[in-house]
Amino acid sequence: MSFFELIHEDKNTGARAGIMHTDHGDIPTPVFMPVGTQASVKTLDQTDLLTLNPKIILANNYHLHLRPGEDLIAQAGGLHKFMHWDRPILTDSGGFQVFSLGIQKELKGQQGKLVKIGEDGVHFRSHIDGSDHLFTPESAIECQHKIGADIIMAFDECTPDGADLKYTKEAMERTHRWAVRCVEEHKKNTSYHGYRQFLFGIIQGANHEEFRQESAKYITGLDFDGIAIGGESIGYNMEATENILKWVMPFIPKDKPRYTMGVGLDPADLLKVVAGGADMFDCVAPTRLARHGMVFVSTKQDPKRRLNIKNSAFTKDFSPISEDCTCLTCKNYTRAYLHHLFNAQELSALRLATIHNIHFMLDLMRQAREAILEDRYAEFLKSY
RNA sequence: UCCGAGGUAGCGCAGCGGUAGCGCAGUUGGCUGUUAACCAAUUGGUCGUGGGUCCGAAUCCCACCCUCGGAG
Repeated sequence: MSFFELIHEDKNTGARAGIMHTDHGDIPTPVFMPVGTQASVKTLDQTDLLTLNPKIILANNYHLHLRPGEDLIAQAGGLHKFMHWDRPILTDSGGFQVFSLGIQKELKGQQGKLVKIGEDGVHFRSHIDGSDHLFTPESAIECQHKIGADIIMAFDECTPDGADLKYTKEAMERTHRWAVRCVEEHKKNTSYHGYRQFLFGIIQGANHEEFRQESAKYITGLDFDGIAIGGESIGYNMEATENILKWVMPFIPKDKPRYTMGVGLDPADLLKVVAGGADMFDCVAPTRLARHGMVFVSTKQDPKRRLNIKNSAFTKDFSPISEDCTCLTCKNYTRAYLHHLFNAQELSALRLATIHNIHFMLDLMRQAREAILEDRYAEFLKSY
């Protein structure tokens, strides 16, 4: 059986429904992947997760390499056993972290160059203790083998959109050379823990059509199991994201899953990239926003699709966050109670809001998939 | 009753001659392949009361009121 199975393409949009088969279970697409960077979806435990029923979650190679270290996770029998989650997991390679943490440190004006990019790989300093580390395409893959996620990512360089053409091109070409090395390294052992690991390549090229197309051609030409679209604007600047998808999609074979990295700040963003042909996406927003008191609601309830439950307007609002939501939070608690929990800084506030937001995203994708299978995705998109 | 300390934003405090600030709370924003239970902005005050000195007083002087210690 092939890794990815394309089930149906919507007749009026680029949206598609499929299934990814892994040794830890099947993943129906389109799929939203909750983020659990440090082997934990913040505020939830795996019992909560089973109730929410995501088909796959994310973790991060950068964070897990620094703490507790890939060798310890390997010793535990792999990430699934370590964190007691026997469903599919995807790890990001850490390319984005090296980039984003570097940017943050530079903005703070901290001393020294914290990230040094060379042909071989990236030298970076740990945000935890300042120690020196090196990620090469080979070491990033080896780390991910030991950690043992079902889907692992190529080590790439995420260039800022503001970078000049020359640098953007250099970085993209370096990402391409690294992609070849990632594929080579991965071939050495595609089942470190006894089950199959799938490798995804990442298209870069910032907001330049020619670069994006060149990158799409190059990355799809390599032996990757899936194709990701990365970059600073993806998920952040939705207009740019939609354009990039248009440029890139014609070059990606239909029999490979497509992953737009970091999309989901607004639930509606998921629907847009699905229309553009994406199958997978992850975003820290649903969980982070939840911890900050922002809960998702439908367009009918609020034009911005989210409520700040900490606002005084909810002090005496004894209705659930969303009337038609079936999550644990909405079934059992009121806005007023959530408001109170946030106000009183009770930890359960974070968990209950997180449960709601993740449920919201997963349910939205369930509806999207149904709509695709019935060729009414265009209407669904419009009605949202 | 005496002695001491003190009364400044809702609370805790700083300012001690040039017409008021900070923290918290309150209110409102912002969150990209998570260094984020985070970050940012912002509303609140005839400085206990009355008088005096001074060009000018939260700040110096006097009286009174109140609070908290200690003594009796």
